[in-house]
Amino acid sequence: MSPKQQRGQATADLLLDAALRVYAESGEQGLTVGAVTRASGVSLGSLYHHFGSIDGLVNALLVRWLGRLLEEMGTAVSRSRTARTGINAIVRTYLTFIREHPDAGRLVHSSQADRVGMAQAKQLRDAQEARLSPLAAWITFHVEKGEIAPLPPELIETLVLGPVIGLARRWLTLGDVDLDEAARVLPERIWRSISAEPR
Amino acid sequence: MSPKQQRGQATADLLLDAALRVYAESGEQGLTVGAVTRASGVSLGSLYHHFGSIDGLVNALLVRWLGRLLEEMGTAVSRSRTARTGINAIVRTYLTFIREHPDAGRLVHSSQADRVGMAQAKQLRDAQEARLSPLAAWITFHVEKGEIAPLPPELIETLVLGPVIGLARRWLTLGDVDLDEAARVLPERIWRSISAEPR
DNA sequence: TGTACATCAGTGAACGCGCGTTCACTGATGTAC
DNA sequence: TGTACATCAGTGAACGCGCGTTCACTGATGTAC
Repeated sequence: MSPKQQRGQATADLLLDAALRVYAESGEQGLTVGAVTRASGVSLGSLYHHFGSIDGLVNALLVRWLGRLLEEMGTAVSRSRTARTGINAIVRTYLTFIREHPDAGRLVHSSQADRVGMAQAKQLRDAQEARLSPLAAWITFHVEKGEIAPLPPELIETLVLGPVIGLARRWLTLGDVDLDEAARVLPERIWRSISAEPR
Repeated sequence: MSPKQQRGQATADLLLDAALRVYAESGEQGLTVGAVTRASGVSLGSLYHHFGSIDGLVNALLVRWLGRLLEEMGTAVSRSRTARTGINAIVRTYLTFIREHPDAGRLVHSSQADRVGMAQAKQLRDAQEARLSPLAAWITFHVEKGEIAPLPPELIETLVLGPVIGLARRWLTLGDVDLDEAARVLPERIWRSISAEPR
């Protein structure tokens, strides 16, 4: 399904970019074939040639941006030596990404993401496996090293990403939070919640 | 718009209950006027008589369940004396609610919630004000008491609810977490993240 | 280098379906005197 | 208590619109010899 010619790739990109624009302007309700073809200038047939269906297009859009986010977080975490600085990197990278790509952030946090994620969970997970595992491996490593408390990995993941995602969603929808202050304060607070250090 | 007769209230309830059932079975995509009237046995005209539109019905459904959740959390927190036990109550109440009403949980966490929440944020906030304020007031109270760290209330809210919501979403969609273990472990870990106590 | 062919990319008219909503109407319930 | 009237509740046929998808076709690009 992925284009075999440069020309095809360019058209697919036009469609994906237009789809994000439409989503940003009209929400998930407005994300229709008509709106995307109008916004992209690409013909209806080309959309179907490249993505097979509107769900295929949305899915591809989601994979693209989720991939970029996870990739950035992976590289950020790989540069950190201690668990503590790793948490710092994760939080700041996530918040920076959301600030720079608010529309994509809304998309990734949206309903659409859950729907597609559930329907094609396996396929999506496989596609992201290579980018997800660095994070999971990083957690396990520092648990074994004794820096992070010996809790189930899912709980650690939730304790780290839960507040970050919650804050991002709030900033994206309500905008009543200060991202800079959050980036300064949150890492330390999150670190306290997963640290192996007794109190 | 709310029914003036018992008969009307009963019909409205039939529609709301059916809507949740339809949502549970077919997702937000399947939540159409046809599906709801079929599932409820109520006529199309009655749906419009009571809710004005399909969005009106979904909005009412959301307000109902969001209200119940916030109400339970409000009473739970009002029974606690220390900030620490309050956090414990919040976490356990939320997770118990999700376990007992998974379909409503999915709805409240869903896209629909965000969409309606954004579109009618003001109206919804006003409707929930009476139930939201106990929580906010409780936080402010314990910050001033010196138990909770002096952070912006939004950040504290995020640190507390972020992990809980994240865990709930994960249990609801993937089911690969142990709710009992989470209820045992999370409160203590969350408490560490917001406690005023130095390390 | 040139030609023939296969594959990939792009087009837009046409279709049918299911959606949300309207509306004129009947029936039930409550209220005034 | 009885009657007249107003309001509330319930009904379902009908409508039109916009949606996703199909399809027969043309044009562009790559490849084999």
